[in-house]
Amino acid sequence: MIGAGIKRGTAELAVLSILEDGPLHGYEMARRIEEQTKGALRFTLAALYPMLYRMEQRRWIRGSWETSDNGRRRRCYRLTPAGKKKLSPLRQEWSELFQALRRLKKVANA
Amino acid sequence: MIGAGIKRGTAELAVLSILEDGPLHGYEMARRIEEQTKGALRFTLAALYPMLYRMEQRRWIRGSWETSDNGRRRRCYRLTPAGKKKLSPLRQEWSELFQALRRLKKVANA
DNA sequence: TCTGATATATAAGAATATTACATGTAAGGG
DNA sequence: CCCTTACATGTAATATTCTTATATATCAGA
Repeated sequence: MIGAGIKRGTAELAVLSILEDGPLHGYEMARRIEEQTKGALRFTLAALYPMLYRMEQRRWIRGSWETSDNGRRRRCYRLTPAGKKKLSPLRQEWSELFQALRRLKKVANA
Repeated sequence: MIGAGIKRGTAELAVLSILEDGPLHGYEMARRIEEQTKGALRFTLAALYPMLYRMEQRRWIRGSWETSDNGRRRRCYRLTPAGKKKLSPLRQEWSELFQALRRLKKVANA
């Protein structure tokens, strides 16, 4: 698994990305992110839930209580229009960061 | 410039990378990293210095006071063998993280 | 002598992460 | 029926890290 220090800041992008696929509740988000990144990205639920509240306060996502088929209550989050709008510039930033780090490496190896 | 939340955790890799080129003091590190990443990565010095102490405590880098030609004292940091050893797995981790995030995006866009 | 660049550092507060704690339901096996 | 595993959400305490502001001091040039 990827170390703790590294994945700082990646969680928000991961959550927004996974929600682009459709509404999801926290537990399932974590499961899918772990699955789709082949275990590379895995956050503890204790880190996830507070993060979801923060993102909800910023109006990037919106949560609503739902009852699943098996009668379990769970909080289902969906992307808001604001969150959707946030997604491409956020990806752009990440992409720039990757390039920047690659440049550093290149120079160091030259 | 890249947003604050994003660059979390990137600083250590950047510092180690830049020190691979040779010993440097903090101020110059910041300048070069900013230059070589074309302004994408830029950290405030107030964030840099405490980070250098942390990395020194972990024995990844070692600092020593030097006096430059113009008589100014400055703290010159160099990679330790341990820091050098840390560098490739750290890059590996980053690379995995990038791929993981790309996978998420791919799935979301599919 | 004043300003801007160089150079390092700390303090206070905000944001975030980790670990541990706390609760409860459902499904399946023994 | 009981136990365990998976599902599902949360809080509290603590630790770490980041930002903003402040402080110090030298040097070069106007």
